[in-house]
Amino acid sequence: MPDAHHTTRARQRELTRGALVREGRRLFAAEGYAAVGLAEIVRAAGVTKGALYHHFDGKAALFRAVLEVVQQEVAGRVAAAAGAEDDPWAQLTAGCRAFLTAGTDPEVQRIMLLDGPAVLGWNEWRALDEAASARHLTEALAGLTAAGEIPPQPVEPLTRLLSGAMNEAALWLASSHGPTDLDDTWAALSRMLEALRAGPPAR
Amino acid sequence: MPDAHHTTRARQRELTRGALVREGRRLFAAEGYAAVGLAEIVRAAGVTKGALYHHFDGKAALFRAVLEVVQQEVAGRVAAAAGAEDDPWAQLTAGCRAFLTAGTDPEVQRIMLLDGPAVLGWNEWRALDEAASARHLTEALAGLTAAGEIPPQPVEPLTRLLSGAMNEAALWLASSHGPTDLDDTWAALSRMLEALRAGPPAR
DNA sequence: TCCTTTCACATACCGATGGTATGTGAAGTA
DNA sequence: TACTTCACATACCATCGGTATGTGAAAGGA
Repeated sequence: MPDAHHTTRARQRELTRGALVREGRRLFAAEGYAAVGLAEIVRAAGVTKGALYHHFDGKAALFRAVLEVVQQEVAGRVAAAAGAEDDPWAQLTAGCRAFLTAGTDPEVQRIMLLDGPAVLGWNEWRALDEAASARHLTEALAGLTAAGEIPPQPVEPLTRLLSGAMNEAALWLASSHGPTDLDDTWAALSRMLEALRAGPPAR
Repeated sequence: MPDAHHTTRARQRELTRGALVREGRRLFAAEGYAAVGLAEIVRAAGVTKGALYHHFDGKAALFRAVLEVVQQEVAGRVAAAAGAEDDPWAQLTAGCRAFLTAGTDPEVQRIMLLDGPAVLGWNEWRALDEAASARHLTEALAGLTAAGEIPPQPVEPLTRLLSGAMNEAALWLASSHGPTDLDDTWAALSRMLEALRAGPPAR
């Protein structure tokens, strides 16, 4: 029997792996993927490189594990914000707003938005993103089109456009010091979303 | 007198630098920034590492020079498409469409959209982007708001949202094989742009 | 209980890479 | 011609990601 977690070995294993992911996340976020070495990570975690290569296939694999944690956290915040609403449309807007604010966190930025695509490649990054938060966006949009609140159209391009817009906006917000920048950005994004609901304007 | 370009030395200098940028671009685009070594670049260019470090401060500086070339090319295509139109609104849409198609080029993708922000940092990447193509977008939006075609609002957030949407859409298009994906994406983006012109819908 | 196996690491080591310090010969200059 | 400058080439180094192997404690069976 695996006896997961209750044996001495399983407990220690989880502890070591957790420390590696935790310190890896801290250092990757602080200095960036390329700037931090494995020696620094294992020293901070109190282990050696042998432990790291026992748990992960390499530096990129550790980063991938870190990215998964970060994305799950962001997805949790988005889902919580959306879950607090009843109306499907309100759920979409609340989720987008939560994502926008979550993206302003420097840790999220560096790991999820900057290094993520470059280190893992865009396809793998997108697969993780899809599994975490982008899935909610797709489902929300699909539900709204099915309900007739959004004119029928492929949801995939819409998801990518909105996701990219929010990612870039979050990165910009981090390096802009205007007090109204967040509000202005949200106002513009909100107008984009409203335009979806209203459908294409009569010409 | 500098005698720029007409002396033997200046001519040779330009040749060497050009070869480094050209081969660097080819290799960076093909394998990605991290995967290609300086030895490979200088061998392809027919010089040595001494030449590279004579012209550039390091690997990142060479990449920066490559990125500038790529961004100028994209900006040229966007400006050409926009310049073919007379109406300011048609210029905006034509420019956006040109940018979207330009972004599907694998070379542009890898260098400008994937490695660019991660290698140089988002702030420096954005400064280059602003100097090249994003400036046109900002000016077009500013002109349209001044002309009353777009409701008055800060143009900076709008620029970032649209720029991010197009960047992400271009990356997605590269790895999607649906024949109508490009058309669908452009249709969705076009609706977003139209929504700007129409202004916020009555609620 | 004793022996064996497995596992979760630690230790030692290697090739490759970005970067630097220095040498060199031709092009420019007085 | 003598001297200086420049555009590289050569030689070298520290560090990094990755690997191969060793090791001692925990798990499992008799």
